[in-house]
Amino acid sequence: MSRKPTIHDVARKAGVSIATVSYVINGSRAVGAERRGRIEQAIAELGYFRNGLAQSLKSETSRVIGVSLPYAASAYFHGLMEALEDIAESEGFEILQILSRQDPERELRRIETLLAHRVAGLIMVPSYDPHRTFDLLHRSRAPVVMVDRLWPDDRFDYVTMNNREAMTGVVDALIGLGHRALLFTARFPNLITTQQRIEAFKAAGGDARVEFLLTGDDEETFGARLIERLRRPLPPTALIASNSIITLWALKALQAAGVSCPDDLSIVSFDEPVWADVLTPPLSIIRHPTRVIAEAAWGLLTERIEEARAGELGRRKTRHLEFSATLELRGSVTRLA
Amino acid sequence: MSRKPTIHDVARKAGVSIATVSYVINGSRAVGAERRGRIEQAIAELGYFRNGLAQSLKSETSRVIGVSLPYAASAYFHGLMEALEDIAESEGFEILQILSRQDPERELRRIETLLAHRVAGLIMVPSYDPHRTFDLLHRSRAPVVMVDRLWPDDRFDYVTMNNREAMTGVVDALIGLGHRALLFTARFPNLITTQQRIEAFKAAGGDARVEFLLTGDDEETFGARLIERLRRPLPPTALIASNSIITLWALKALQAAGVSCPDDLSIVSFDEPVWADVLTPPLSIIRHPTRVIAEAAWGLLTERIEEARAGELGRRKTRHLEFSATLELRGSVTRLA
DNA sequence: AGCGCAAATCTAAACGTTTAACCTGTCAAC
DNA sequence: GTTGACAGGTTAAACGTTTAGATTTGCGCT
Repeated sequence: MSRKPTIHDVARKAGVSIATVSYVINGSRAVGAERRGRIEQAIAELGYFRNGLAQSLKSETSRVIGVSLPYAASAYFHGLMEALEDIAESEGFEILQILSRQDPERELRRIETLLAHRVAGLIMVPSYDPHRTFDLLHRSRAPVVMVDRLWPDDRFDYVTMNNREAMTGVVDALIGLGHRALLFTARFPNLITTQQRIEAFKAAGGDARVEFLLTGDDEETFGARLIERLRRPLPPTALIASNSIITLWALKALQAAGVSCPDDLSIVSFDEPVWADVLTPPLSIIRHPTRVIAEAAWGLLTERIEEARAGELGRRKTRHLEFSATLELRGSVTRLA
Repeated sequence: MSRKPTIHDVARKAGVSIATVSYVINGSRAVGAERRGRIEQAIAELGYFRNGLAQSLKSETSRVIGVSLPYAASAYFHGLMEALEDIAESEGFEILQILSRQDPERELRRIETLLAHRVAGLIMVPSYDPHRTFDLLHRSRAPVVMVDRLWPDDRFDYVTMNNREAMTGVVDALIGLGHRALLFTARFPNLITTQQRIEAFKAAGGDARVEFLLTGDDEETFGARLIERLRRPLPPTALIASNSIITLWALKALQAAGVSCPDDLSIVSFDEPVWADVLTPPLSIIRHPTRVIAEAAWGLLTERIEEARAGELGRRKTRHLEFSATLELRGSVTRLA
């Protein structure tokens, strides 16, 4: 079996020069009908397929955007992914995705691959410890926009939901319903997202009792911690979970321990699981403005790409965009006495 | 701002030839300590980053596998994605993913991109109308393994759950519990997966009443159809849904119409949503052997890649692997009178 | 001093494209 | 019957690597 046919093979078969073949393929210059026919036929017969590597190598551009996510299981993340896919589609770009699986090393290697393939730009939701990746990205000077999980790092543009505002909204709502003991739980304490939420949580709490609980790394650990806390004196009456996976862990633990939601504990979850309203009771959620975030990120990215193309790299200051989440209170939250 | 530094720039700065730089980068040949030091320093100072395009162009290989999925929202699909990611990681491969969003055109273009980047191989869950993509893949002679949704197409290896067996199992179980009127519902009637399920559904039904209902393309359509059917004479007592999204649609429609599960209608769902056991009642599911499928697909693919490297392309017959699903009956299914 | 040999280094030719620059007819306009 | 203009064609030089193969160097032996 011979190797893959190249533009040279096509040219030979059609009896023309490789330049002419290239012009036919890209339509970048007029080619006579007769030769064009021969070339097209040769392409079909040989089963010629363009070598994108050589193509982008030579032309120095590609219309491929890389997207990096920690995982795909959360509703917010795959919503984001699908929104970006759709925007890319309508703008004539391609998307190549990677999954870091919350592993900084893996994230680093995957991003390296994307950069090695000279994607036009990158949109990423960083893992919980992205420092080396950030350094790499910064050195590479590739256009990048961070989403959602930002870091104390001013080198990149980012787009996120307004975490403080969202948290303040929930706390106010819960207090308004008579709750006086609130529990917030999250998995990664050093995510800026988490820190902002904790900060707003404490600030908005006022004279209510506010407590933070670290989930730990798996369902069992968290379940045990949560139930233990509920059994101790002065238990919280409302739980705010940092995403839908944590919420799931919590729900299972409550079920197993015979604690009722919302009678014994009200629950609100960040994230927007599709299953929120088929639960009994329906789950209260803080919904990300997913579409808006995706569009904003795309906008920033295309500006950066334009900038890079013009050689104006890094001239513009980095920009930080925040958008409001919406609180949807439902059956999982109850009014107290 | 100058363009990205290349191996040439590094060579000039270190006062050596480009070959030496290449040897240092790849460790493919011994290089003296002194020069190696100079080169490494030059690399660091210039912020040199390898151009993977040129690299794979020249070396004709890459350790990147493409994965194509219709969407990411189903538990099965993202489980598959994550399983493949992990296997790739442990075998020293990279994964690049694309989402076809159930759009054959988009699928075709994305696969083209992947092929253009000369990925080593491809694992894909085809969209509902993949014919042109299949032709492209076949012409390209790239190593490919199909997963889950197969087609009457013998050109590719594929791995799937055993749909007939799974369906037979559910139907038997339901009949065993006294159900005599079953409804199966799916979205794409021409998917082979659907056809096999329908076939087994009818065969296993015996003297019970078995009916198939097409969902239509959105939640409202399906909700209306489902409720309408339940209101007509001789309503089904059990529903088998083709995946978790359809199940969600069904649950919402039932809720809105005040139909109770499982009292008025038992439900079993293909797919394995994480939220299955936090529902009231807990959802009965048919769980894909996700991990096993991922591993089998990976195995077939690496064999094909090896074959391609050896120039033995297409010599081996295509192989079809099927694995058993597991039925998990829970509260959403009730015993009848 | 001369030889052989291994290690270190370099030269140069690929890999498959794109594209600037150049060449050749044809044909309309004067 | 010159002169352009222009369409259609070609040549050849990149793009940034890898890697045979040639060359140089250093060193231990006679």
